[in-house]
Amino acid sequence: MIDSTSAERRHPTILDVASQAGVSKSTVSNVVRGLPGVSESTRRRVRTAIDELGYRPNVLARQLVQRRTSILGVVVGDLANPFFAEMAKSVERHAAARGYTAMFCNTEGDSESELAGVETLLQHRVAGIVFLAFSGDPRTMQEVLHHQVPVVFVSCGAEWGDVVSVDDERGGRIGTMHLIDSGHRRVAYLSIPELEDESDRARWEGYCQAMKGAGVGAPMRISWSPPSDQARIDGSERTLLEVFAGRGRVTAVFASNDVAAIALQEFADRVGIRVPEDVSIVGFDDVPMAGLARIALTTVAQPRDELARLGIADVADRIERKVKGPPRTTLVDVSLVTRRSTAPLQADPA
Amino acid sequence: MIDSTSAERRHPTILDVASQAGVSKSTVSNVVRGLPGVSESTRRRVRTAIDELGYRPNVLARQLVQRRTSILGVVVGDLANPFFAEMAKSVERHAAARGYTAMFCNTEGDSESELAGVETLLQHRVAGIVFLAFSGDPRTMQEVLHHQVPVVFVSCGAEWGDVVSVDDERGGRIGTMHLIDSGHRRVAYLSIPELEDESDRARWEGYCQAMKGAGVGAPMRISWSPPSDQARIDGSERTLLEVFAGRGRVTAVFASNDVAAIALQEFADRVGIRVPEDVSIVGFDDVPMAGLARIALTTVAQPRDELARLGIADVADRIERKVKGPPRTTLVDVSLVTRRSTAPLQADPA
DNA sequence: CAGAAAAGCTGTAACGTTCCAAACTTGTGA
DNA sequence: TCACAAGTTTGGAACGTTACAGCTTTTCTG
Repeated sequence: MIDSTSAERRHPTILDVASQAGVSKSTVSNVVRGLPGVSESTRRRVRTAIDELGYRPNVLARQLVQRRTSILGVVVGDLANPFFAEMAKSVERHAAARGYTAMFCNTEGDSESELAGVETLLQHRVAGIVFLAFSGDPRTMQEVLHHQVPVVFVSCGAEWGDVVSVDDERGGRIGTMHLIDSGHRRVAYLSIPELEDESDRARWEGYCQAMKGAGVGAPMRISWSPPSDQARIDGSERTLLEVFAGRGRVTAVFASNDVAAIALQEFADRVGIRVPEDVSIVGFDDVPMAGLARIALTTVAQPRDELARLGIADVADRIERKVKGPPRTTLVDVSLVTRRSTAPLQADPA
Repeated sequence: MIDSTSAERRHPTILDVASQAGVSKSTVSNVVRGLPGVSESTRRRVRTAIDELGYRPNVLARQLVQRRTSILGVVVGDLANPFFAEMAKSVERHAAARGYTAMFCNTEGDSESELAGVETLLQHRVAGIVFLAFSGDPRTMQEVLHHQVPVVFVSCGAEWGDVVSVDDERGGRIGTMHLIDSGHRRVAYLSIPELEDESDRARWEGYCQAMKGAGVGAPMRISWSPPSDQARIDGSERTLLEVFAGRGRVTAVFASNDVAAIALQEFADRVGIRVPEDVSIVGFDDVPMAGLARIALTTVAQPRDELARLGIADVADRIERKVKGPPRTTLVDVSLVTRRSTAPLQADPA
């Protein structure tokens, strides 16, 4: 099937097409790019030559001479996390719709990977960078600013670039308020260390406001890396157990993302703590899984596709110079989706 | 923060570094690439010039002259599907470890998107392509073969490229056998139309073999696109209801992937069919979600990271000419993970 | 029908690298 | 002191495009 006789055959170039069609390479270039000012007959001749030779323009050469690519760098915290996976998919789709190709790099929440990834993106001269997660590392900022590449932070924040995000603070507030309104007083905040960023900070802020505003107990923060292997209860889980089953136990948790919330629910299931009877859980993101009847997680929903669309639009506008000036912030609305992981406080905890 | 006075400043090139360091561009190039034959003093001088100017090599130019990139194209069926998300993450990591950058394109199981995506990848002159899903469209084959770009199909099959996969047929067999051994006779096969490919076909084949070998009922195939909005029961679901609740109802299902299996479980939960009492379900992939206590899906596990590693190794070896010759197939082992979604047949169905 | 304007086409100079043969340095042994 | 080798350094030619000024040819205008 593979033509091994011409195994070393090279890609036809614009020059091959030109000589085949009997025109200059400039004309071929004009035809390929669909520019006006080429007669219909020439256009046809070039087109057939292109088909006959199987010519395909070399984007590299084009981008070299134009000094800009049509690649968007996308920095993702964890591609396997359902929230990021959904975002990545939307981002890819919207980017393609506007003529850009996405180049992802996965950071695992690690500054070093992030830096290396951004470095790679910059070496590829990406036209812009979309951060779906950002560690806050100033070295990354340094790199990006020095290269003057348009940047947008989608659902994660930084002061030195455009931001498209939900109002995380409000999200934190309404999620927490839902619990307080249900009678809960001991409400903890849960986050995953790897995913703590500016968004997380704002959600914590909203949580604190709600707690303070309602005059209930002091804010309490839990940082927990859910084990990927759910086999055994380790040290960190012993602490968790104390939090939910010990004296003055917490009766509700506001998690800064659904993955943390679901991991906590899983932990509760395993150790025999009932949700929502013993503990109510609110998540953040509304990942598809949260809607399953068996998970039924109450959560603060982010309009993912809208975020992706706006983020791409923003960075594309910057790239295409349709927008100039200082960093802009675009906020979109969050909404609370109530499901069965939350319930009114049953009995007054000790 | 952004230095607007020099907003139009261009990236320093190798020539800028050369003149700053007082050497020729060739020498700078040699230093950058870490080639031997440059004296230590010159090397140092060039290094400081690089740092002072913030020089970063232009990968585009390098790749143009070398006539090869270090980008791997990755064709994904659905980035939001947990199986693909996990695979994408692993693929990205292993690619990075071998010095390649991944460029993803999402096909949604649609031939046209796939073709367009592959076209984009080829225009970017990717060094190789990793298919994590393949529609089987011959036009895609045509394109890729004509470009003579190394190709590997990971966990999806085609005869015209290297394949790294689990033994899907065996997977289909052991998954189905588990149900038959539990006493089930009416076992259906479930798949999602968008994800039907060569792997799916092999799993179906394994399912059929198991059914035939055990001399139980005729194979039965269900193709179902789970609705993304789980609000209401539509026409296709009425049919499903008949299958699981009607006369001669099916008591067990082997799903060709976990997403389908979990969607079916969700459907069962909603309409009041009990799992596993009324219907046993076996999935395929062992996505992380399947291990949650609330989902507890019995499934045929694929060693995802191993598949990704071998796939990248394979395509890299082809690119680097360490391996030549006709397409190779590498198979890795599957294993059955039994959880609570399957149980012995309760009562003999009518 | 001359002259001007429009339309169609082309040649040359970039873009920022790598590759490679040739040209410099030094050092060494006769 | 010279030939030769080894170690450094260099200039020029690619790579495959686009941008653009300029050159033809055709079409219009009065």
